[in-house]
Amino acid sequence: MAYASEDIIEALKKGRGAKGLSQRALSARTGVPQSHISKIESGNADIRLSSLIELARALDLEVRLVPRKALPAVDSVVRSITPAVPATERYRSAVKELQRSLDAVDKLRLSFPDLNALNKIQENLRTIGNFKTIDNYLDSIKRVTQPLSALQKIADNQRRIDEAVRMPAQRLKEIEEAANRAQALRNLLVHAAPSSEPRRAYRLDDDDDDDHHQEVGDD
Amino acid sequence: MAYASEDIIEALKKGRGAKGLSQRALSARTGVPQSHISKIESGNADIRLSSLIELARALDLEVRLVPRKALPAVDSVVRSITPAVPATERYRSAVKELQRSLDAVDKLRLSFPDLNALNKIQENLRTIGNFKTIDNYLDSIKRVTQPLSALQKIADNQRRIDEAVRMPAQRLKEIEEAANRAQALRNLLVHAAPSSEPRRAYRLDDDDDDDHHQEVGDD
DNA sequence: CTGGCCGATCTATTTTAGCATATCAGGGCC
DNA sequence: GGCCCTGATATGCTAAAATAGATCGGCCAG
Repeated sequence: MAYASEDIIEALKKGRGAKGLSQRALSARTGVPQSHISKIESGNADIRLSSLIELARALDLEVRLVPRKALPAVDSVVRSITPAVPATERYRSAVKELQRSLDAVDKLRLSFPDLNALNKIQENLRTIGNFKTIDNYLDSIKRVTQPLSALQKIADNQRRIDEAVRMPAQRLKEIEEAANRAQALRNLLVHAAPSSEPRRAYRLDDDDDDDHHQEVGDD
Repeated sequence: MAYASEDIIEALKKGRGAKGLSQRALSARTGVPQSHISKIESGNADIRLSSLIELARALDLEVRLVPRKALPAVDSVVRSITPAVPATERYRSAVKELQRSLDAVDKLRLSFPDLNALNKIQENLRTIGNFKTIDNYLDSIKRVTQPLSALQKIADNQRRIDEAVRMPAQRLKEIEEAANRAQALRNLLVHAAPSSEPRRAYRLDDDDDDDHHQEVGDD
C-alpha cells in the first residue's frame, strides 16, 4: 500500500484508540471482521471507500476531500479539536474501565429493559468520559463497574440454566448506589473542571448533540 | 454504493470540473482508464482508498479524516478557499482555451526544448488562470493559442514526413509575440484585480508553491 | 497457573475493483 | 455531413477486498 494511504489508516487507528475501542469492539459496531480490521490497520489491505467511511463514522470521523491549499488551516482546526489523549497507563486503564461499564450497561439492558438506574449510569459515565482527569478516579469508576459486572454474571447464570432472569433486591440496591456514585463523580468532575479545560471537546459517545451550535470556525 | 460515498465522489467530480479537465485528461494524468473514471463518477464503482488518493491529488485535493465535531469549521475553511467557479459558458470556454494553450505548450516543448518563449507563455498563462475574470479575455487568450496551434501543425507535418523539425523564422516571431501578449494580459489582470479578489486563491497548476506560507488559519 | 482479551495470521470462498480495449450516442464546430 | 470531443457502456480477464471463522502467541489480572 502506498505511503499515501498510511496517514489515513494511521488516523483511523488513532481514532479507535482515542475512543478506547479494541478491534473486536469496532468490529461489533461496524460488522467488519476483526481480522480484516487488523489487516487494514497493518497496511495489508487497500480498503474501499465505502468501508473507510463506515469505519470512520463509527469513530465519529468523516472523510473529506480538502484542497491542498487549505491543508494547513484544516489540519490546525482538527488539531485544536482533537485533544491530546494523555498517554499515561492510568488514563488508558480508566478509559477501559469506563468502556467496561458502558458495555455492561448495554448487556444488562437486554435483561432489564425497565431498569432506569442503567440509563442514569450510562448518561453520567458518558459525561465523565469527556474529562482528561478521569485517571484520578479509576477506583471510583471501578466501584461503578463492579455491581454491574456482578449482576451480569447472575443474569448470565440464570440464562444459562434457562431460569427466568430476576433481579435480587440486594443487587438492585447496589445498582442504584452505583448510579448515585456515578452521578456524584460526574458532579465532582464538572465542578472541578478548570475554565481552560475545553468542555465537550472530546466525547466517548456519539449521541445526538446539537451540531448546529458551532464551537469553532464560526463565520 | 452507499449514499455515504456520494459526497466524496461528487467532490472529486467537481474538483475535476474546477480544473477544467475532461475524464480523458484526468486519465492521462493518472493512468486510470477513462471508462473507469466514468464508472467511479457515476457511482458504479466502490473505489479503493489508494485510487481515491491518487485521483484526488491529481486535482490538488487531499483525503482527510475529520472529527465530526470539526466538520462545520473545516467545511467553512474549505468553502472560503474554493472559489465558486463562474458557471457561465464564456468562462468555461476561457478555461478550455487556456488549457488548449497549455497543452500546446507541453507538446511543442518536445520538439523545441530550448524555446524560452514557451516557458514565458506557460508561466503567464498559469497566472492568468487564477482570475475569475478571464471570461472577459477569451479573444486575447485565443490569440495566444493560435500561433501555438499553427506551429504544432507544422511540427506534426514535419514529423509525419520524417523531416527534421525546424522552426521557421516567421513562426518564431509569432510565438514571441504571443508570449508578449500573454505577459501583457497577465499584467492587465494583476493590476486590474480588486483588492477583495482572493489572489492565488485558485490555480490551474500545481507546481511547488511555498506551502509553508500559511494563507489561512494561522495560529 | 488459569482464563480472558488483545492483535495478528491463516484458510476458503465470493464479489468486485482495476485494467485493457472497443464502441456507442450526443453535442459542438466547420 | 463529417470530424472531434465528451461521458457512458460493454466484454473479458486478473487480482484483491471482504467475509466467515478458526487459531496463534503475548499480556494481564485474579
